[in-house]
Amino acid sequence: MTQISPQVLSRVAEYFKILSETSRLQILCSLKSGSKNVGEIMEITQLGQANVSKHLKVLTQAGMVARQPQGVSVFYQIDDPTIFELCDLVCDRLVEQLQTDSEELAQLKAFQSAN
Amino acid sequence: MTQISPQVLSRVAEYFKILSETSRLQILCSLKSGSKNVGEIMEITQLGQANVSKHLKVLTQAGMVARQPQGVSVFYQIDDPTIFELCDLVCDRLVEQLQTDSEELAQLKAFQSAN
DNA sequence: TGATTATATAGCTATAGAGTAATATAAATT
DNA sequence: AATTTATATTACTCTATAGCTATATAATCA
Repeated sequence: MTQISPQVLSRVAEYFKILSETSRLQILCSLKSGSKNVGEIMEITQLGQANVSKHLKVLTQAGMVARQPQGVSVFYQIDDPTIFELCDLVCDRLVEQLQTDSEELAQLKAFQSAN
Repeated sequence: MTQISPQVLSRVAEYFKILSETSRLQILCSLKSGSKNVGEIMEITQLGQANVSKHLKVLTQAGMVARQPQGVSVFYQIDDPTIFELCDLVCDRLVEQLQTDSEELAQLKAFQSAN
């Protein structure tokens, strides 16, 4: 296999970076059940207006959500099905790690009781 | 579906954050073909020694790579098979986006020639 | 047109973390 | 023990960005 250039890797890194903020994941999750306007997103996520707006811009520019103005308000919806596949994989991994941790904990507790 | 708490989402965000740096992706890619010591990783990635060491610590603490001292040197290897699945999914998505972009470009060029 | 409502943007502060040089640690060798 | 080699850590600078307040824009309605 040939070496992958840092330029290409930085594209991948950029994509991950967008998903690396809790607030943005909150926004994406709030849109999982369907299109919402900014006010609705604010209410669900409890984030400030300017903050939500900024995050939505980032998500839109990354092609993760789509923007549709509708009268005075603007609706956003998921436009990248990959996102939740990625989250699912990560969750599986985190579950796996926590299971390993809890087994270690059980062993430690057994050791503790043995004395 | 019940709302996912920010605490849980921040775990997922943390995981993505680790993959959101080009240098760390370079290091992970350098280990794809098998276990390597720090010097080898430095040579492949062209990153500074302290920098590589710091990133390896982050990757180890996240359970993405495993550390095995061997004499004077320390070997590292991939310890999280999820990583490359995630990268593959992201790459697929990026390819998709670039294809869409290039189609738009073609249309723009056609429009340009038409005048 | 003027007022109202919804969203976006600008300017700011505070924080996190990437990279680097210098130093510390730890194993191996003489 | 002293030296060498490989890795880790510390202390620092610099940059990026999350969140906030205030302001701007844009659509609707009186």
